[in-house]
Amino acid sequence: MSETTSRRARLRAETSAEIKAIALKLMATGGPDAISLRAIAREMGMTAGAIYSYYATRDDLITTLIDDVYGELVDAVETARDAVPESDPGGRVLAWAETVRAWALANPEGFRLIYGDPVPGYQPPEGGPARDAAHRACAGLTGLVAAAWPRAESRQAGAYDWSDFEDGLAAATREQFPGLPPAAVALALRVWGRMHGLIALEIYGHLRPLIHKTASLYREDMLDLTKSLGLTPPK
Amino acid sequence: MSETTSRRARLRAETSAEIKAIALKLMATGGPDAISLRAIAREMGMTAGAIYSYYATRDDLITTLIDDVYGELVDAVETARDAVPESDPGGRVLAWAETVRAWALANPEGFRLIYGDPVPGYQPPEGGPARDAAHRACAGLTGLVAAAWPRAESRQAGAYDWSDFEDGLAAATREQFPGLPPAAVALALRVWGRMHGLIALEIYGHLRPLIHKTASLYREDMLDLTKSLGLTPPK
DNA sequence: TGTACATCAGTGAACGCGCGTTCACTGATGTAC
DNA sequence: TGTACATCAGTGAACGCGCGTTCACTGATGTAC
Repeated sequence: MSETTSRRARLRAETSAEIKAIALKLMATGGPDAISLRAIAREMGMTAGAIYSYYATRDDLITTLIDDVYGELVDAVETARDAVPESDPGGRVLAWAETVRAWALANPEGFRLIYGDPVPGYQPPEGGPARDAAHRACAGLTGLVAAAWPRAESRQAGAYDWSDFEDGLAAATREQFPGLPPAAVALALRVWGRMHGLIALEIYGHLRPLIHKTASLYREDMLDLTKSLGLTPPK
Repeated sequence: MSETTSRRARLRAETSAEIKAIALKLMATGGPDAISLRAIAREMGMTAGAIYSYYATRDDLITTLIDDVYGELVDAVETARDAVPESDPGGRVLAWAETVRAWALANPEGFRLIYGDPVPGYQPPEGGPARDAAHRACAGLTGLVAAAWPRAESRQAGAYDWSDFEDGLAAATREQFPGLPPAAVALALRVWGRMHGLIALEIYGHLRPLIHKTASLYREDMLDLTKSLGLTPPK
């Protein structure tokens, strides 16, 4: 055993990462169905059975893949948001929204993996894969709404109680944003849906056959969103 | 040959319909991957090869299926819309929106078939399947926007030209709604995205793990939508 | 430094599976005279 | 009404495919003395 990790452990980690990388590459070229242990092994010059040294099962690999990809997406949007000063909450919403779309267009298969049909035959683990990433995304959106809250409240007509939300989410939100009412989380979820809709239609090919300027279409809707959150257009 | 159709032709049509019905049933129980010619044949007590008397290929069957399902969805929303008088444009928007959601919840596999990943290995025909249904949906949404147009215009900031849209769509729209500017069609597509987002998240299991009251969440967003179209809440 | 043993990543062959598609055929249903 | 032929839905067996997973094994890499 050398300093931090043994040579064996390092090689092991490298191979494990390579398996994921190749799985993503295969998915990018051939769609989600192209993720098969045999195809990955073929691409790596290995035997299919060898993958079982790294992942117990195909579904395990896919769960790990979803975790990773979802994590990358959330990393990207958080970074983009943090590049805009807190004094510009509308700009932060826009940065988040535009980064989701840019990421989705750059990684359409990743988007499908996270938000679309699971890979054929894939059985997700209890509680769904990528719970952490989903919570981070939700927390991020809640933060965006929280920054607009005094003004945005008028948009959230419904009555909500903390018990309307999943326990973990409610607890985390109350700790992270003390004083924020549950209705703000509901609004955050609505914001999520609004960001998601046009992107999903575009990625799945329903928009482009109808309109060419999908980028400005989305941007307008997001500008409208910031307006309805009571945030003045930024920059 | 009897009156309208021969006995053979009638049986043929019935079997053809039964194939589709069973395909939908299989999809409803086992997910989109469950649609296989062999499974359908098994369920019907037939041989897999027999299906080739009705559909040239598996992809042909699936394209027909998508056409049918999409058509049913559009029928449903048009009917719901027409049940609300034209004097209540906000009510018509709401009826449309709520019916899309209700249909999606009742036919989640149908929703996935239309809007989600294609069935594994499925190669859609040129121009995509269900072009007619998509155009009908788009026309319906444009009608909803047209009814709100004088007031809704303020929401549509972007500049659009008819050439920004697919030729067929532009022509059909200009004929059906003379005088309506292209920006209204862009707004209609944004409305589509807004209706789609929360439903897609819910159907694909991203919302329910976070919030229980998905129905009111959606309703609030749609009420907000009618408001932003300049339509007063109806009923 | 050198030897004896343990670890364990990867092999290669095999398993059973369900799939789409083809094809020569059978036999009931329809048509023409 | 009865006979001869045409149609054609459905059979059943076969094809080749890629898949996930298992398993006894080999051989290089690492560890202990």
